[in-house]
Amino acid sequence: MPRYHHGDLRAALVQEASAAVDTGGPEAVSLRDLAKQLGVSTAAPYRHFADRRALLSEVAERGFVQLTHDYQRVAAEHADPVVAQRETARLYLGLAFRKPGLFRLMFASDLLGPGATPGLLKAAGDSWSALSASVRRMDPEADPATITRRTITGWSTLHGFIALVQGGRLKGFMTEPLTEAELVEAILDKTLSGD
Amino acid sequence: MPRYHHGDLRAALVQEASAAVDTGGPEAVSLRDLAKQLGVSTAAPYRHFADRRALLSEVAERGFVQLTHDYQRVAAEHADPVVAQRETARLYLGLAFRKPGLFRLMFASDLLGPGATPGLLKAAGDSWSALSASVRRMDPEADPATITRRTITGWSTLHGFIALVQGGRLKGFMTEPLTEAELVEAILDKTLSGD
DNA sequence: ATCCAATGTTGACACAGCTAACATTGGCCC
DNA sequence: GGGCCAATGTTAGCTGTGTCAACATTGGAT
Repeated sequence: MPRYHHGDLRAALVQEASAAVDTGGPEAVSLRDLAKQLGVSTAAPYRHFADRRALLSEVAERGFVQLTHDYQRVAAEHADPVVAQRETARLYLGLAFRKPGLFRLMFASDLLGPGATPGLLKAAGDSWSALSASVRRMDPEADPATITRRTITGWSTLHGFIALVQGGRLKGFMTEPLTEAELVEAILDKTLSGD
Repeated sequence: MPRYHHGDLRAALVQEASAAVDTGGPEAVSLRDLAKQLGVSTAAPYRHFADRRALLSEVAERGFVQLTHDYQRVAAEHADPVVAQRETARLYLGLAFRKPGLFRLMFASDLLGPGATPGLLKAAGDSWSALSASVRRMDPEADPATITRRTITGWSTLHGFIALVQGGRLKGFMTEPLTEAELVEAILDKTLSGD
């Protein structure tokens, strides 16, 4: 008994798009496909999202909100700032390896570029703030520029490793005599080390 | 007096594609567009490249060949291994900031994934070898796994910084009191530091 | 009960990658 | 020199995708 009105097409679109991103990354999201899956016409999604980009932005935004939440949970769970920081880094790695599609959407798309959604900008900013707070906690007396610098350099190491792995640039290296686990620990060490 | 045969369509396609990549990144390359620009039918490019991916692979391959060449030039120009290494890192940054489109094609596309061109794989591998050699030069006695580990962690820092900048994730931070130049030096320090 | 704003549909346009079938041509071989 | 063939180019068309304008339906506020 198909109804004319879907009920909550908006939420359904976000959910399906999210699933598609998890499966095949941002490229795998086709508005026409989603519409077909949800038994709705190809133009229906445009009643809820200005364009494809807007839908993907919402998916990415949710990812950032979740990430921020997880950052804060980890911070609360660990009294030692250094341990907390290392776990925060592990969390980031976990997101990247467990949900590579979502990770790519969040960090390797042009969604944050010109024309970015306000909501996405805020969510990404909040995520940055939580990360930065974790770094500050290790040295509460440091001035803001130092905290920013340390956050960026550390984050760069972590993020670069992920980017290289996911770009297939490290194929053949993550094996004996250099195991993946060793490499991850080395990356964590460098992420947390120095300035 | 338009001739039926172009003369060297293959080379012309690579050249135009290269220009398009420099201007607007990989997404800006449309086979139909290139064909139109070169005054040739839309199907003509398929006589020289199996598909769009193959053309882009050739452009990327040339980028890697050039990069490897530049790595070797830098190595030859500097007697001090540490100085050479820092200049090598600067070279990588220079490529990323001077030719962001080409950089994205080389390092942030799926060209290296399944179905990669043999030529591209070789060129990318050679590039890695040159980078790795630069790292080894700083400590010739170190065992291979250590060299690989150091190359990966250092490269990760450098690469991640670029990825974050180009992803627009660092907007608003590269300004007073933390200037871009300071940040770059900090990244170079971390890239070259430790294990 | 009525009306309207929200929501959905139909039909279309533009553009992109790609392919099959056909056309032209330059260079090799006799 | 003349003929043949493989390389190279063209035409026409398919599929898939984002997007939009015009029209249809409906649920809920008045």
